[in-house]
Amino acid sequence: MSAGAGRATITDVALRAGVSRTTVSHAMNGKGTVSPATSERVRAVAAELGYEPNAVARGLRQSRLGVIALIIRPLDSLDTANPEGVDYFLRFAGSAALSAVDRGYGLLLASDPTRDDAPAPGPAADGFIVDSPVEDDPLIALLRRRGTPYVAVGVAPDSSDDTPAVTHDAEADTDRILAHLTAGGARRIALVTGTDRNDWNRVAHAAYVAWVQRHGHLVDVHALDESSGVAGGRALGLDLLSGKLDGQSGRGGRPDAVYCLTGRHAAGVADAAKELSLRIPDDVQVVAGSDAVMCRTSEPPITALDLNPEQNARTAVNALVAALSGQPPRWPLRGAENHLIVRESTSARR
Amino acid sequence: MSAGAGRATITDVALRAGVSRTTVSHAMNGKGTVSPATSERVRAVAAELGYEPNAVARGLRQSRLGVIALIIRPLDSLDTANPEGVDYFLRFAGSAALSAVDRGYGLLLASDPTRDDAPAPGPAADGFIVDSPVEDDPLIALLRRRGTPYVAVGVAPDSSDDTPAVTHDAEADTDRILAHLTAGGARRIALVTGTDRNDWNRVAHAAYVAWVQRHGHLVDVHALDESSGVAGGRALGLDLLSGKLDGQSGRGGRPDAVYCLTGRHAAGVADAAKELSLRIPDDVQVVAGSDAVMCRTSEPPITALDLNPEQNARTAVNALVAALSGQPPRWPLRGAENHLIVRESTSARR
DNA sequence: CTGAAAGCGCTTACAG
DNA sequence: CTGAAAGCGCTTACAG
Repeated sequence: MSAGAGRATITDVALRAGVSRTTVSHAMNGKGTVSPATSERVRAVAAELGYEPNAVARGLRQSRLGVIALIIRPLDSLDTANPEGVDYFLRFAGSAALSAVDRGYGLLLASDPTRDDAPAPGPAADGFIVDSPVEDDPLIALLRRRGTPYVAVGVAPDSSDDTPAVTHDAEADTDRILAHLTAGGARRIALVTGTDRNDWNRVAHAAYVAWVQRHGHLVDVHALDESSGVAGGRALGLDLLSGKLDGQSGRGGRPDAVYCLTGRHAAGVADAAKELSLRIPDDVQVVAGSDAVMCRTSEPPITALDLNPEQNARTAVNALVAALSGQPPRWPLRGAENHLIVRESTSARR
Repeated sequence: MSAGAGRATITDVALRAGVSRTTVSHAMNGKGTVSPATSERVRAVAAELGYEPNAVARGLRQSRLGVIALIIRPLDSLDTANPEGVDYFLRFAGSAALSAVDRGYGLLLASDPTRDDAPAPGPAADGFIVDSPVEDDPLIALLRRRGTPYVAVGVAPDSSDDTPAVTHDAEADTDRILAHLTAGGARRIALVTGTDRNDWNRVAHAAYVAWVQRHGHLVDVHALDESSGVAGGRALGLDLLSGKLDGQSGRGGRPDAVYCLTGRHAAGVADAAKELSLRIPDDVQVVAGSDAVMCRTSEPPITALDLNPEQNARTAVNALVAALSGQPPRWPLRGAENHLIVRESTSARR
């Protein structure tokens, strides 16, 4: 009989149906030419045995597993205890999973295969989506070297033209936010970036400096570890808003607006403001460069940029599937238009 | 030289290093006995060629892919347009992914492989987590038949004792919520369930009926398609709260509290109440059996049960990994203790 | 210490 | 219409 132990294999079916494995394969997949009678018998036996083709074996043979791997870079630098703060990640992953399933793929959430030097096999996947790659990302390098199809998400618009990526215009986003704060009366805006060496941090920083200098304001930038979260934002906020810290300009005083790239930092800064009895937004405006649940539940709710993870995930999956089918789109792809969700932590009317 | 086209294989390394593939395998994996000199040479060549073992081939050979598949049943009956409402799914998937990665696995989000009758290969995975299986779930049946390790999440406590599952006590949850509403003054509580034939809907329904009858209240149950979301909740709420609908008891009037199993239905019912100029919670209390972003952002915020998807996901992943290692825990496992997040939509003090 | 050989479960030219 | 054979890239007894 069949192997007894595990799942039925194609050999089990062939033996039981009295045909070759070739014929079973043909009958099951509708390939080649099999007489109707044989085909029906084979399928009946397969059903009886509960035969299901082994996806791994098929994957090895056809080099098509039906799997898209998703690597979320910021995850490597986030404490994972508080999912409230990893809003973006969850929304992106969820949407990507749904899109992938729609297109006949599964979505594999995996860790950075280049992280430890041990030559462990990378995740088994037909293609990769790398969200927010870091500068000179080793994984991207690996993928290019291997010739594995991939799509990067969140690369700045100044990256090379032919790179497979879904981009967004971090410069325009920064300008929009600074203009919004200024419209609300801000004259001294502090920027709190993360420390990851990704394009988001870099481009936002550069755009901020350019804008602030263009408008004759003070440059006041602080880099804060992404993983420090709300607590880190609060600690920095206490120093920043009590005037202890000077901007890079060397002049004292406190900012009347704080723009944090992450929602968790923004929530922490807002906490600090309240502890210092500063009114939001009257005394200090607070805005986040990426929306998170904490922004919505903070008191008052914090104005934030909606990065549209759902739409970007869909775009990335569809583009990757197209590339996998030999029909890559014209790179780079434009991501969703980010829009500012104006809440009570800023003064300007929407 | 190497294959030229794609990735370097073990054969490429063997050829270049002048040894057998066996020796390459041994050297790379630290198995067998290889002289230090040979080992070093092999590893050097491997590095030079950028060799990485093919995970699929290894998976086929060792029947260990390093992948855990996650099937979220409710996804099959949700419209996916509004991720605000699929909070639970995202939180569960995110946490499961992180736990899996911690344990050296990737997490594969896949669709129900038993959905279409075509004998497509199921997702390639070492084990499965099935969240909220439905009654007589065909996937569970398939997994049992195949002998594939799996863990079900969200099965009611009355399922057979040895079933691999992370359970939660939906009956106790229901009792707690009904007691909370009663403490807030409710005398006629309507229940809005989903229509999926899962244990959550079934057990909550049964527990509600038992509790209400025990306390001499009216039975007032409505089954509403999970996918109808907020709009469905609103439509039902308008009928329910305007007194158009009678409970199963046949008596008229309107409920003074509505317990919806899903957060989206609850948000819809709250909308309906406001449209009817009913005050929440004074005229009608609203509570959700599963927390969602919409519960937090609704006005007023809606009291809801926190189903602890993060912790349940961790528990499920750890149990599955243990089972995969041949050390299954004692089933069923007790899931997280759910607790009620009391917000302004109910009257009782927390 | 090293390697030839078998085999994991499939698919696919190719020959009959 | 059917099947024998090769091969996808690995690992693992086993023999030398």
